[in-house]
Amino acid sequence: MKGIVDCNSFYCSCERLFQPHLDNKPVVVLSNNDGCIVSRSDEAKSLGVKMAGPYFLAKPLIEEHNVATFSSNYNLYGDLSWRVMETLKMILGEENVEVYSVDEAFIDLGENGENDWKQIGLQIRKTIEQWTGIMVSVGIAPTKVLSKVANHLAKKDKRAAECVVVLDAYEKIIAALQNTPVGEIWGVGRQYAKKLTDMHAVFTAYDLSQKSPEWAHRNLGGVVGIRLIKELRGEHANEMKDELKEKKMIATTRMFGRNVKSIIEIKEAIATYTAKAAEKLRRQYSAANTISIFVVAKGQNHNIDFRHGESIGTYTRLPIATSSTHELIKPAIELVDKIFVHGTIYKKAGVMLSGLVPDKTIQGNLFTEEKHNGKRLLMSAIDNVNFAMRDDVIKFATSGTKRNWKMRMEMRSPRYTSRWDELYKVS
DNA sequence: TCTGGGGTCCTAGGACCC
DNA sequence: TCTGGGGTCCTAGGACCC
Repeated sequence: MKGIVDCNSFYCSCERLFQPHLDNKPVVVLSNNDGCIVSRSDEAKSLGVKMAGPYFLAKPLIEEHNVATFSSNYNLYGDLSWRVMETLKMILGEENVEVYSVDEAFIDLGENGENDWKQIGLQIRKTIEQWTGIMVSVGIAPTKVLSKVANHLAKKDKRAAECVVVLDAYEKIIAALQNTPVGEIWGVGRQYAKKLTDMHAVFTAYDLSQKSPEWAHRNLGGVVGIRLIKELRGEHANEMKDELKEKKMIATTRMFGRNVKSIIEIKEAIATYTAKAAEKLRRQYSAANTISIFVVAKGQNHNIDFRHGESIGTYTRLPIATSSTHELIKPAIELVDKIFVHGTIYKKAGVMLSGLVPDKTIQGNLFTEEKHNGKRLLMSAIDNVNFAMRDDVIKFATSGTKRNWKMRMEMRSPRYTSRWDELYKVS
């Protein structure tokens, strides 16, 4: 059996942990730049606050009902996420836990049919709550896709289900599939949901499970669709992934806190993001051989299609893969000259590093001088200082010192668990 | 005035090879 | 007068996830 353990309203729960007076009160957490709503407590949901909706549209509703509002505090969420995942690994053994996102993990419960799955689920839930203060929902079923269906049901009816739903019998699975709209299935997004209901009269997960693999291949993205249907029928097609593998791409992208017009500021931003991305790169001991940048101009039809405002990008391939910030910044800011258009108003920019290889096996060429060790020592010294002191104490001059374009973050709570000077105070 | 920031996998099609 | 067949590798883009 497989399971998924999912933290309830994770970011909101993290905030409440240190402000218990907010229990049972509506809470929301905003995305970077205080742009969108990315987490809502149950109370906020029932007030009608929309997920991923723009904050400024929801503001009247939020103010009317006195909803507690927070900017994202990723230091806090990251630390609590780590605690939840460690707890889960201690209960089930590290090899049986696949961390899937900041607030979710798949678990492998083995194939022993004698177990009382519900009890196991309840035990997991209780332990995580006791050890970390975070409430989770658990879905348990024969496959990953079905466990996600179970988890959905657990969340829909929290009290009745005690946040644990087990699908361990044929009838239960069929009933669950019949009660799940096709668009709620893990792996069916907006495009496919529309296509399935409009063109194929497939409305529920059950309808979809009745389709043939050939049909899925034709209409649901090839092999991906075949796997999905197999899993709905209880046949394994998505195995547990071992170990967190190294990332294949590393990106740092941000909206600006205000409109940006000058090439100087775009270059500062690109240099800053490159430094950030390079740091992530070194953390996983990789080096990149391709660097891409993009900028997004303020769109004409901003209201209709804000997300896909025209994005212009370009990339360059480096002669040798590297993880040194200065070797990445230089080509990155040179790329800005290629795409910057004078007089344009920019909203966003980003840097992506790809073609990642292990740091140790960098393919050199005849004409490069090997000064690698010195560079690596320098970079790790900088990383260490920045890690200990935080807030990028050491930065590259091209990153700028004022950074007027930085994102807004006006309602962030203290980083209670990861900064000495922001520790929770008991008076 | 104000709409996030990461990632993954897969496929089609072009370039190129013999 | 006549122009194959079978590969590989790479990239762009589309779908999805949280």
